[in-house]
Amino acid sequence: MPDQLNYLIEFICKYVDFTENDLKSIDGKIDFLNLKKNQVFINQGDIADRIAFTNKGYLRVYYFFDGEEITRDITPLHSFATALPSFISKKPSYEIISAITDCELITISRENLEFLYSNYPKWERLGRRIMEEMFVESQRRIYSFITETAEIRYKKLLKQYPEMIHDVPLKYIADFLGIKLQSLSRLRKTIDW
Amino acid sequence: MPDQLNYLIEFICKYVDFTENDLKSIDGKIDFLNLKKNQVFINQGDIADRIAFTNKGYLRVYYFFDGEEITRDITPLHSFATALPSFISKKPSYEIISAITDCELITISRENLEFLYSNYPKWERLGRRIMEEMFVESQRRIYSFITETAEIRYKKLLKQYPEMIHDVPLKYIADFLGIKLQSLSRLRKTIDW
DNA sequence: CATTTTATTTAACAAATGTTAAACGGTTTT
DNA sequence: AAAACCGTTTAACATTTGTTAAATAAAATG
Repeated sequence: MPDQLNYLIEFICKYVDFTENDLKSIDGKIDFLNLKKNQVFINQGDIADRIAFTNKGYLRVYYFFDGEEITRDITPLHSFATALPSFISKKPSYEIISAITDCELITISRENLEFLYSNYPKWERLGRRIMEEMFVESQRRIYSFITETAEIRYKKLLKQYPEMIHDVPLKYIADFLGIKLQSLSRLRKTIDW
Repeated sequence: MPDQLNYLIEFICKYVDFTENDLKSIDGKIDFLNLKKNQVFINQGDIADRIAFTNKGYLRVYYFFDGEEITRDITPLHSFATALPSFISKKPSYEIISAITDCELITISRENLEFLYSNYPKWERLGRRIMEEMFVESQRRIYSFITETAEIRYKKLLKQYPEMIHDVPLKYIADFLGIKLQSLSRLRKTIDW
């Protein structure tokens, strides 16, 4: 397997045991896509037909609310992203996905993914396991909205993704935390570590 | 198929086309469990080994924070629930699941579910599809925490689940919305419909 | 390197939500 | 029927976060 796939393979094998042979099934099914900072991967109105694995860089998921863009998600390094509501329903996406930093993506089309799902039980299992994990993580975030202050959410984010702060503008982080940029700035000032 | 399974079958078929024959695979794999109000389905410290489908009644998912219980989730009628982090990891659950009202549950053990997953591709596919949908719903809720006021969240909840208000104490609904009971009460007073 | 744009901070005031404590109206219990 | 309990409301005050507007800092551009 080519070096470019190392992170992806590592990610996959966390969920399902793929042998060298199992992995061959993706030959010819994936594509590489580089995005410059701020370039769009999935636009509003597009029907999302690709899933991306971030081999390098950060993507964000955002949408327009009251005329301004709100970032709902920032992808961690080496993880999957797509506009899932659109990808699943094949309807136009209200979410936009774009590159926060220069990105190297490994992408797979819906068509090819469905082929893998239908022809290799291990792929379908992988899909389920990844979705389970994403759901649990999503619930954890809801938990934090319910019980934690913005300050604690911010501290935990820094602890979990310490490198993120270097590459991601505070505006996006504020949105992710569910507060305004100015509130985040105020909050940062009062933290003594 | 027995009448008791109608809601479950309807739910399943929203995601994957199961024929009468496909459905036979659950013969002997599921159990029925009735819970009285406030009875516990999965306790803190248990290793969750069952998933429940709520044939009747409401469950809630909660945990202890600062010595008091916080309700993170209220299951809609006719949906699945388990303490997923524990179910997936086989580690003791910090989440507790109990009955808000008298409940009729259809349950399946992890063992039997894994059997279905491994032996019937349609079941694995169903698992993936349900997880996808639950993830999307979870993201929708995060969206609402980020962009909407508590009042709007409350109004939308009432609109989406109008019957829920009759059976579910406001304390749980307040937790679900991410606000205190007193704040919900204040907010209810000011709404003019 | 000067200019423009973008990111971040600051501040004063407003609005939303939390905190604490008490009251109220039903049910259930004794 | 009195007492105890549960769910909900009310109120006064505290804290957090939002809003608006401007200043400053940093980065990108010509």
